[in-house]
Amino acid sequence: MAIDTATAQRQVLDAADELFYERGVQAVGMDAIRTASGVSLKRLYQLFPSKDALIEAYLDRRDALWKSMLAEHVDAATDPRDRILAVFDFLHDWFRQRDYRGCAFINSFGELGTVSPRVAELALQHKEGFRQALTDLSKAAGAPDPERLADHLILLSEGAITRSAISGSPDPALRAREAAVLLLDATLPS
Amino acid sequence: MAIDTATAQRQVLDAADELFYERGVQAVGMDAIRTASGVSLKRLYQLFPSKDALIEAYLDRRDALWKSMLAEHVDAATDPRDRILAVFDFLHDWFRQRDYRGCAFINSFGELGTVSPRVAELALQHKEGFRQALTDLSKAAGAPDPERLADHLILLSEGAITRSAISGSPDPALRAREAAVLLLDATLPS
DNA sequence: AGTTGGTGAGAACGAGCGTTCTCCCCGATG
DNA sequence: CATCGGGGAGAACGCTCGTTCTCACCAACT
Repeated sequence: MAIDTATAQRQVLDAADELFYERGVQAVGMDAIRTASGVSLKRLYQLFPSKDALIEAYLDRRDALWKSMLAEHVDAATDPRDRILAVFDFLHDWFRQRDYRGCAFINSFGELGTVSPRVAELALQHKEGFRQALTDLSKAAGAPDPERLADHLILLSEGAITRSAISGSPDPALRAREAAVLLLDATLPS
Repeated sequence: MAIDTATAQRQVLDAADELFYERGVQAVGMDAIRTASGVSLKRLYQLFPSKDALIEAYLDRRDALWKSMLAEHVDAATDPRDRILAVFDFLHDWFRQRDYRGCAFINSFGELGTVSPRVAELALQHKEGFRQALTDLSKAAGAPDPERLADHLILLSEGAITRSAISGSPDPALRAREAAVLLLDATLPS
């Protein structure tokens, strides 16, 4: 019955991801994670020495997964302009997931941002990573001021992320894509 | 020493606003509100029969205050286009407040959205009110499709709200205003 | 003056939290 | 076969929470 360390870790992270994301980090107790993962409390605490450590691991994994999903969508396009618009197609796919509940980093930041500097830092890093990706795409598309275009695109994306969460509809991704087209037309050299 | 009902209610709501907004609703206990407001627990519970009721009153007051601050900024301009851009000036003023911590509705939704339908509903209503205001402004500016323009402007606004919270800088309001200018140029009839 | 009713201060209660500890079983080692 | 160490189940601990209760007190009415 002894489960090997790697699979135990994966089971715990799977459970943490599902529960933390759905109900928020504070509302989920370690006991719920133990039940959902099937890993005993003792083992859980020797894999992750505290709940804070588990939250950090949860956010780390979300960050990596999110980035790889984004890259997958972007890399399916070759035209630089299409690669930018692929960001919004990715968002639309994401929003349509049955259990979509907004951005885990924004949600965690709202819960713990003032009390946990680590969570605040992780949220900032995650968003800076996104900003960097958008800046690279804008540069490749020949934008005269790539950072500025990236900032504009970020605003549309983040806005769509929270609006979709609250309204429960994936449509904001489509509206954001329309607005992005207008911005690209106004910004990129023809 | 007996405090009159209206002022007791105001003191409780003042304390709730400050504490809920700064630390999140779940992290603040009724005891902290009692201490900060100086109103005894007994009185507190006869003013608001439960913490949920207090949270609802907190969100209601935030909604009213937010709307009136927005209206104040918008009504300072007369040109329809300027009235739209005044929205982003309002955001910039808001973000510069020392204790700015994002949108109370987004934060509360992130904490309680899945477990409290009432909070989810209030968040949706708050955002719909904003959407309606932007639709009216877009209509007054002669937009060919006011609802679509309103959606685009909302995305910029919400994006700025969360980005400013996480980055700790008010600058996203300026970036959002720039993008709004580009969108207006592309959308409004000259 | 005596009674009543509501108030403030805070103790009490039951539940849930993060974390640790106990106890029992099991497979590996000599 | 005897021993030992690590793992599972879950009880236990100390704390905090939302909510209620106790009790002493004070103002107003008869």
